[in-house]
Amino acid sequence: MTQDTDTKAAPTINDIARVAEVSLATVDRVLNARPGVREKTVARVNKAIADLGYVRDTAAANLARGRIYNFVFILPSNHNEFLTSLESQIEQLKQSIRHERTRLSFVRVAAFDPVALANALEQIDTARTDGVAIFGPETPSVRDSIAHLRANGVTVVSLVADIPSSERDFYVGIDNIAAGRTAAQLLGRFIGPREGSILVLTGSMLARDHLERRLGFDEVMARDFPKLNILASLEGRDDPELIEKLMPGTLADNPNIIGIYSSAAGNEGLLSFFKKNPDFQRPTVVAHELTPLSRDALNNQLLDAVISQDSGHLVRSAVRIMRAKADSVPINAAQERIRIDIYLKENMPS
Amino acid sequence: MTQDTDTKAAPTINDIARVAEVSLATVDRVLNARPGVREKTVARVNKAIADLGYVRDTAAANLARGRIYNFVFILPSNHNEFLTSLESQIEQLKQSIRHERTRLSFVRVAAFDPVALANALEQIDTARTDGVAIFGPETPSVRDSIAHLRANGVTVVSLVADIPSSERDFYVGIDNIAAGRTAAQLLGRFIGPREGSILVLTGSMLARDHLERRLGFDEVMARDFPKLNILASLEGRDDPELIEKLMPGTLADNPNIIGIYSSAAGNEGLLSFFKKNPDFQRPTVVAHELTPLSRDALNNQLLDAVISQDSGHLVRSAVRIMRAKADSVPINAAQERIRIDIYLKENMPS
DNA sequence: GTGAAAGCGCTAACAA
DNA sequence: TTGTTAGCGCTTTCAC
Repeated sequence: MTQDTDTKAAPTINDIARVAEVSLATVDRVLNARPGVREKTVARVNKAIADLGYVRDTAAANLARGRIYNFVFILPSNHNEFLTSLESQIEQLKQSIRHERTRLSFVRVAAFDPVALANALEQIDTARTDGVAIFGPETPSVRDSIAHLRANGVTVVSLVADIPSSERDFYVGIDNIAAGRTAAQLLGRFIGPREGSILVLTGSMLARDHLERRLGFDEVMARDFPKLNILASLEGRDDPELIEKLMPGTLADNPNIIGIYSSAAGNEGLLSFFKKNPDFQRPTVVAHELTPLSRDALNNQLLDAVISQDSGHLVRSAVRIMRAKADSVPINAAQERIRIDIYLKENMPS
Repeated sequence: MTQDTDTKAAPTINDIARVAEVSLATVDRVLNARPGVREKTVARVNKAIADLGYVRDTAAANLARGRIYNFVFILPSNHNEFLTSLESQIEQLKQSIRHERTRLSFVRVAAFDPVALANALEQIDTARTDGVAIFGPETPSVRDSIAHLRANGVTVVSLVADIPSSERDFYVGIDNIAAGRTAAQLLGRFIGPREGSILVLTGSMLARDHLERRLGFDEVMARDFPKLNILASLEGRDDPELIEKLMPGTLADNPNIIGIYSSAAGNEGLLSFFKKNPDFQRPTVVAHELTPLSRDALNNQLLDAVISQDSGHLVRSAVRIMRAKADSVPINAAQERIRIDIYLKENMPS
């Protein structure tokens, strides 16, 4: 029975003030690293803090500050189910954290368009904004805009696709190389000993997430399934109609396709091709993102597996991180790590 | 650019008091459903609340209350990696939420022993405890103890294994039937067209989670892989040595085992059998719970896939739920749904 | 450089 | 049945 009776109240700034023999205001100054305190006094206060094992009550601090956090999400403006889902998660969270002094908003920016993104970032009112979560491509001008934001005290997190060369504070999303590797392993094992070609559907090689998935995919295919012939990526720009249009030609050119990796937001086009060609002997297919459409396809055996990232987790995580940065409190990395989810028909959440 | 300028401060009880023309104390009474307020006044206050769209600031409320939450976890006392990991997550969270006025503790109770569990539940000081999270078997006496706890205002959540016939407030854990189904699908597809027998390793059929996994497993095997012959469960009581001891005999009796489902905490025994018999032509194996041992096995191709539940998520979820119940605020079901994680070597978190 | 005092949104005595 | 007031832990003028 290890049930402790840990009932002693935690020390407050009053205790610190008393022990350090200073006023509350001075303790506060030290705590918030504000200027105008003698070295000696700072040291005395810090000693008291350490001795008493003080940890500040963030809730009380925020209450006193009356501070309101303003965070903005920047998302691509094209429409697909994954974005819809992200958007709805933001909308949901926005409501439920109103009373936690946190305001959320989002801006849509033309997809795969670095200039538009950089412009949008320039528009941000740095005085009124505490954090920005960006889902978009990485280019020099985008990096400059990010640097500008950060220089003005705005926290920047990259979302879904990393922008590693920039100075973002954090990346919230899956490891896309690993996701590609996972897709390859799954597809390879499901296909088994058969030989043939593999078609890879992607959005744009300009998008870092798409690129990375392809990298990981090729790596594992080469290593573990050398008998499979991986075709060049079919770039669908996440446009359902384009993909649907390209499919017949691609299949005609490559009669021996036994597997498909739908690595970006191209499920809609692919699935509608399947549905319109019911006689077509469908290859094994692994797709990305669990959405109403892909769930349905999983249920109807149009898809064999789906690799996904939890959009709710993504936005909660981004917000938690932006808030942690704003409060300068540590981040629980384990909690913020976005999992590479694998879904079969059997383990789909209901 | 949908970036709203939603800067107007949220209404407080002061606003309500003013609009309803009552004092703060009365608003507080209504808000907390305390007695001693005239029907008419209650109605007036509630109208003001609705009109202003008031939402209470929980942080401020808790600060004023000076309330400290006491939650206790009850875990089986046997030792395996999953329990170790759960324990360490509790330990971790315990530290990080000290300053959120929440105290965590845990009690270990003999595994698979309903009497010991019921006793432990009886020991709980209901006056000092706000919530209990139970990982244990479901029996009549356990149900009675739970009813007693709840009658005394203690929130009860079942953890990992549900106790559905009881009146627990919430179940925090995966859908174990679905987990079994998932294992079957994965194993079946990885095995491919070959025929043979499948060995199922379990802990105890008394444990609801183990039972449910087997149910789901059998269901999908019968439906999708009728050519595979599923053997009766080998009950290892989650005892590594027992399992290791039973393996040789079982394999001798069933020479055609081409797949193994390690459905409970028996990985240690199974893996050590593999390691001690390197010549043994290992069948395809799907196991449960991502731990140091199973990660290692995945990396070394001793395991083909691992089905898991995130222990950090499990304990954070349990705590969030107990707190939500204590504050009578709603629960975000999506956030609390524990995923059935599938891990291959490729998507293991680093 | 430092301190006193008011106040953030809410609760809990204690009065009336 | 209702109101007044002090105070939770912290921040922030403003004065010394």
